[in-house]
Amino acid sequence: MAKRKSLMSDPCPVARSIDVVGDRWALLIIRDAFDGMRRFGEFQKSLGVAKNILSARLRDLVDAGILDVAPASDGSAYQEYILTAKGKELFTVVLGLRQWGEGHLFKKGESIAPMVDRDSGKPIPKITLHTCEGKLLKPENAFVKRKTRA
Amino acid sequence: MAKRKSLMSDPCPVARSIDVVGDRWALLIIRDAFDGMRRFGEFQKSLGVAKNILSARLRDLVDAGILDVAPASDGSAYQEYILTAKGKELFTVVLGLRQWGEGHLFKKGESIAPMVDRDSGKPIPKITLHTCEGKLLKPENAFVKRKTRA
DNA sequence: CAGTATCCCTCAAGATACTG
DNA sequence: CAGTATCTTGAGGGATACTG
Repeated sequence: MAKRKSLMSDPCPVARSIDVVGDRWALLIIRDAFDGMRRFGEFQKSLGVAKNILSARLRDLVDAGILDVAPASDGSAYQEYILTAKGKELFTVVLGLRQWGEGHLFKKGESIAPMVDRDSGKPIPKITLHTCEGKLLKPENAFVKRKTRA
Repeated sequence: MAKRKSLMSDPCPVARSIDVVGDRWALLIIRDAFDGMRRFGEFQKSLGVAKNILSARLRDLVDAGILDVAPASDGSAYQEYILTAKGKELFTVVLGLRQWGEGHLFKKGESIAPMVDRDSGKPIPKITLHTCEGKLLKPENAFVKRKTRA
């Protein structure tokens, strides 16, 4: 009875998102896809994950509408996996994780490959959050406004 | 032989972050902490997770420096779990997941409790990404600049 | 190269009982 | 109320062999 409970019917969007991309591999596959990877072998080599696992995860992501499959652009008979618009909107999440990791999970002196802007070549600055009036938003000043009940 | 491999020595910060908060419960506990929850029972009730699991996850988060334990503010003999500065910096990630879920994982007509600014009461707008020159950043225009090798 | 098919193991997660 | 201790189950993950 240790059936893992689905969070997809949870009222909280964070929970639902985690249900879809909250496992060990999904966001790493997506990261690689942002990096330009499209082929099974590329993902496999990058992630070092077992092929059966990768196969299953790719299928899940396609089912979730995050990746699309397309025939390979070279002549080969295989597939390519491309981010959909829905998938691309996860960029914020991946970048957020990247920046948090950069800030807190590296020792002094460890080198980190920076994410840069293609045009200027300069590093992407840290994400900043704003209110709709344009003021800087601190976590303490945001809250989820739940439905008032009768 | 099916030992789960640690990502903490991975050169990619995204991978390291996922190693720390990339499981089913961590970010949901953190979400609740942002929501003001501090007590074991609050988390347990909110998440509906087994107590032993919650206990283990809380300990992991404390070990990771994301939560601090403090004596309860009421007289009781128990603990409170509070976000550290490091933990608070995950707000971007949680908000990113929230917004992605809001945009893609709800059916038309399903109600979503909005996240609002405490001052104005208005919804928090979607996160926008910028280059260091202040231009809007699209995923296609960002890439990880890996070390050039000799 | 791109997967699928097996086999096996570990651990996350659930249920529940117990302690201070 | 706040946990710890046990037990059980099954999904996730690893290795490898196999197929087109």
